[in-house]
Amino acid sequence: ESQHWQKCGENIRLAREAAGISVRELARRVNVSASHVSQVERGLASFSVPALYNVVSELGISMDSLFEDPKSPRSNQSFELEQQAADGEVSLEEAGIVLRHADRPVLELTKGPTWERLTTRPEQGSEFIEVLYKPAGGSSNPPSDLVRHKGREFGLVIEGELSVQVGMGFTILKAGDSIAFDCSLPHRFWNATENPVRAVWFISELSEIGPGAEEKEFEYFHTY
Amino acid sequence: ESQHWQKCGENIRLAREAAGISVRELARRVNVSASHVSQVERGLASFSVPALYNVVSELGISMDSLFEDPKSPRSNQSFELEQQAADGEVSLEEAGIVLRHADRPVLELTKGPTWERLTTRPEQGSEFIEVLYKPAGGSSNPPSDLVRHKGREFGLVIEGELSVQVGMGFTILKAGDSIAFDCSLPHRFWNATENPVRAVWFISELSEIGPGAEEKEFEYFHTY
DNA sequence: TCAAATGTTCACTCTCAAATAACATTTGGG
DNA sequence: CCCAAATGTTATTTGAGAGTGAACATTTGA
Repeated sequence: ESQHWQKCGENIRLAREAAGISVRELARRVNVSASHVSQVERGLASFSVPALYNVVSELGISMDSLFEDPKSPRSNQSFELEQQAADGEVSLEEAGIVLRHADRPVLELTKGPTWERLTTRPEQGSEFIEVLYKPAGGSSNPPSDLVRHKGREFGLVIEGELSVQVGMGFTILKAGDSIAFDCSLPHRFWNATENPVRAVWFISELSEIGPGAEEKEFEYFHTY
Repeated sequence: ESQHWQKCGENIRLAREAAGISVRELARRVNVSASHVSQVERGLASFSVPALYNVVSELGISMDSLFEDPKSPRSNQSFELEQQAADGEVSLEEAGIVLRHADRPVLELTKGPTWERLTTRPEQGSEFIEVLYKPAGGSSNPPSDLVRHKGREFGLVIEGELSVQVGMGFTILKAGDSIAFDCSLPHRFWNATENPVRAVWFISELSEIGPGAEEKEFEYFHTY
């Protein structure tokens, strides 16, 4: 078991320094001792849940961001690009901005649809994918399990007819029809026809209003 | 100060029940005692940070979701829908979930591309749209102004060839090619060909790390 | 050159996360 | 029907670790 949560301290330090405040100042705001903040940031101790909540509120970051890998792919992109830009021309492919059709990372499942990621790297807090629902081929049954997760989901059918069940509702989406719903609603999609179905999906971890402008993980995404 | 984190327990219970597992089962998976889970869910105790991390991992939910108000505006969509469901069938169109091709709200500009919103209502914090770039018809010049705003932008070209400039980079996207970049990079898109170009876009309001989590609107969207 | 602010270390306290065991109810067979 | 297994809950106890306070070494700036 890798203890992700141990990286909390590191992330807190980064966030605090980004906020430009001292250990003591943060300690004062969160109502703990400076020494404790220091120890937590160095991984020698941990905050309690209430304290942690105060910290993220004070620093204006999300809970989940604390558990992310500090050296995440996210923060370097703009930097990286502007670096290159100084030198002159930039390849948008190399910069990880453009992804060619042929280069898509594919997640092929023996049973069920095929996912093709539309971004060069995994995006934190969101998934932009194209899904290919193979023809039913006899068994036109919906998958047995409704899924239910967090966030908000947006879809557009590009080709074919997609069977949809969201909550108690059922319908069939034809090419050009789109759909948007809260992922907390139980939902499932399948292809009941003899033709392939293609759809574009965007699954967004949406940020609430309030202090925590959050970014969340989609690790559970592959468990769909 | 309202101690939001006290609602953790309530949310955990909801999530656990949604997952359809027992107190003891969750306890086993998270490696704590059943009684403790019970206490936490009833607000009589709290999980430690590591335990909490295991819980959210196991339940497939986000850290932040634990601190949300259980009776939040977000969750009532499902409620609303399930209410209707009790009466029988639900129209996904009426529920504002499905949008038919013919019903798309269109923003037509005399000059420039046509926007078609893919959601029945405006989404807060995000835009899901299909853009139709008309053939150049002689003047194949890029629009004079690069735009620059906040958030992150995802695109997929469905048909035609779209000219793209992002930062210092330029390229042409063909059908199936996708793009993702931080909106803070100056960017512009246009159709330099004699054929129409169609693309799907998702513009997401994503939160930065750091204190600058200012509240951001999408009023500037129409100024694209 | 001194005072104030920075991050850090160490020894100590005591809360509170968590375990264990027993309890009351419900469920589902046989 | 009755018993066995699973459900959630309560009471008591314990030990780890969250948090403190004072002293430390460095840097800053006036």
